[in-house]
Amino acid sequence: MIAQIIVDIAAKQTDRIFEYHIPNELKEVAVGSRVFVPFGSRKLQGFVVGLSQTSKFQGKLKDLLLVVDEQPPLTTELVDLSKILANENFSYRISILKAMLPRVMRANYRKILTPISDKAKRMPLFKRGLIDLTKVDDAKEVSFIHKLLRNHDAKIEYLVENRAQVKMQNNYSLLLSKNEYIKIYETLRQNAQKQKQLLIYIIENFTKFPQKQVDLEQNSGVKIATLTSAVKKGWLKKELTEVYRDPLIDVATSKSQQSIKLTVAQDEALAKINRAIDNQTAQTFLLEGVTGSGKTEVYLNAISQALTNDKNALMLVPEISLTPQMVAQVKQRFGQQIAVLHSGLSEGELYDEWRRIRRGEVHVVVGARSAIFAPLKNIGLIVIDEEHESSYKQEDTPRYHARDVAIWRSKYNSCPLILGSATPSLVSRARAQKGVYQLLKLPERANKKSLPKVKIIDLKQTNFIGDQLDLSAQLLEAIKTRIAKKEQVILLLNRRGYSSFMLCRDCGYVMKCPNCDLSLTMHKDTAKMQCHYCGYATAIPQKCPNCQSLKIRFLGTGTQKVMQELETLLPAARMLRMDVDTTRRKGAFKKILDSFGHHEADILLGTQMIAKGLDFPNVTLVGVINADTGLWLPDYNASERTFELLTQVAGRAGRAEKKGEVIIQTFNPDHYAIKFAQTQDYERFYAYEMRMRHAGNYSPYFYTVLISIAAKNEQNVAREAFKIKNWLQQRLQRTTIILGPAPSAVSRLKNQYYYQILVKYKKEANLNQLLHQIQDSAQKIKKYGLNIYIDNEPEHII
DNA sequence: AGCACGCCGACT
DNA sequence: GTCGGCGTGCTC
Repeated sequence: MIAQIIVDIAAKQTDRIFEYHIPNELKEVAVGSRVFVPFGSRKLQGFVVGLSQTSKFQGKLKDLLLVVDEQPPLTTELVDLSKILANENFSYRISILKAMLPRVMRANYRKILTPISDKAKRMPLFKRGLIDLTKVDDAKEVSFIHKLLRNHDAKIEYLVENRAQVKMQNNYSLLLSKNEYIKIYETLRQNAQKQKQLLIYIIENFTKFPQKQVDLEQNSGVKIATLTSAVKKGWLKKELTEVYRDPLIDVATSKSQQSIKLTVAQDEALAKINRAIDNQTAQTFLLEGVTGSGKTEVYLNAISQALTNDKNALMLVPEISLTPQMVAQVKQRFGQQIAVLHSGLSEGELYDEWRRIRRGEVHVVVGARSAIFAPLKNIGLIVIDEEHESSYKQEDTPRYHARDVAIWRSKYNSCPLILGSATPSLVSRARAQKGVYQLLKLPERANKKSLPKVKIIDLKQTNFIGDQLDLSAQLLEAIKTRIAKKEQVILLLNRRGYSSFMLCRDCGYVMKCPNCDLSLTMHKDTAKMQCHYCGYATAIPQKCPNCQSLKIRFLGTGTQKVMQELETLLPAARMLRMDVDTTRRKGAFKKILDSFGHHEADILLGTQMIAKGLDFPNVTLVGVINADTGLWLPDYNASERTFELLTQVAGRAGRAEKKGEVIIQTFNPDHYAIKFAQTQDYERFYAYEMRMRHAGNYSPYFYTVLISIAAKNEQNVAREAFKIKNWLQQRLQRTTIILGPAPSAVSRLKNQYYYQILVKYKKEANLNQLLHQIQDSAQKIKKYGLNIYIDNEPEHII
């Protein structure tokens, strides 16, 4: 038998099947297996994507070296999916396959220098233990090692290592009857105190075995030495058993709550979804409901329905709303049947959750974007909450969109897919309009509360408090009132750091990152100027680096600065700041939210991560410090993003009995995205934005593909970009619009210059193939350091 | 990707 | 001669 392998090298030339002979002892290999194979002089990890009897390969096939896992990690569904995704998203198949698995299942590669001759074996070089050649960088040492290799005094051993570790634990079980233990106890010599203690414990807790070592030690009060001697005497049996690292261990599994009475709209939506679940139809539903309309309740009921039909369910939520609140809700409903996958888990926890899914031990999977690849079988329902979230699109390779993958899996499994949102993406809403998706609406809040009043404050004509143009008198007054009533406030400012740039008032110099075409942000806490893209950091200048003038200003307000201003203006208020800088540490996110939930702070100030999914009943005021931060980005969907963000954050106010209030500060009070956000009127925003998209020939009226060309040398980039444009233009229809090439909005990142071409089309049957040709030929120019990235339906054109 | 192989100029 | 630097082509 022959195995068809995709090998672990992400490169165009190796992005194909390599065949290997399956030796007799590895007969258990199957499609989806992870294997180790010899490749040239190296050893690599690979994945089996097919089995065959014959091969067209002219040479002699090599043998597989090892099948890594007992059970193939990938299902045949996922293997099939990887092929389609690689083609659609212009990525290597191996990149997709690796994206489907937990990180620990990516192999480690090592090159170990081992001595051959006796002379070499005596060398001090080898006395220090294994020599990993990937870690040797001293020039002299390298040249010495080369000499050893040339003279056959040493050789290189290539190693592949499987990092995935199963956690094992000692487990003790009883071997004798209760009476026998009593007999042993009676015959025991008087001074064997600890052994007596253990035996008493065993006799009294006879039914509570087997027990884990830690538990037994704690319960019986004896140490490992006593247990070991008990094993030797044949009283106890010690066994290593596998245990799962459980990330939800702290989350209480209280009795499943009384299910909440559904509203009429919820009931109607659920009935349609349930019918599709029962009939196993691959229908996509768009569940459009204002914030607080109880979409989650519909999801949970639909999942229950799937479970009743002996089917499993997969639910995606944005990373940011995978809050303990939300996870607890699902766990309370479905208990041990669920697995959770998100970036907050340790590698080991993620691996264990993943294995529980693969082994069919769970029926509901909840996770962020990459959970769409969960190896769940027998899927009866897929849910994507907040489907408009741009985080469902992976921005670096492999650039898949979880929504598209979900549609594919829904077809493969013949099951419905629910896309839910208060502010659906234009694409999804338009598809619902055309009848591709079925539109389900939840028009009112489940608790019948009215939506919060939204006040817009025109920053062009207002009085500011303090010496900065950040906080209007109205907003500050509102904050004071709420705090006086012991209510809480959420403030949104979508910019972290202290000041977003440094400007010299004499020469106009703006301090930029030396690697990127971006201004440096001033961070007061670390006392550094930082590049938010590449992480470059340097000291805060005292004078202009260009003209030495002392008249430098730090402009553009970030969360750190507003925090400081608030501390001056409201010295009594307790505040929490939540942005990338304060949530980097594991668990910090949860800690901040818990603290705010327990009313240990009056104000939560944060970037867009506070806009989604948070549910704090005591929050009655939401303030947006500056609604304009994302409005004028050169992205075609800037208005959509702004509308979404404002609507979502407004939904955080007044979720319980107390009435909510929202104050939005803006320099563009007449912009439609802000006006429609004021009335939370998604439908009117949708209608207006669709006209804008139509006029601009943008999605959803046109499909888009972004081709980015990058290299160290700007002339090379520009030349190749124009070549590609001309080549494409000759092969595409006249109705297809090709924009550019133009330097990207951020034309230099990490010392690479970027040019881009945007292709907008309605129907181009050959486009995929043409783009693959461009990618192939880019391989040839790669020696000039040229890189081409193709992004199908980009979320950002910058 | 990263290795072997081959050709070339530069050095103990 | 021998060593290292880089271009080329291949990996089942």
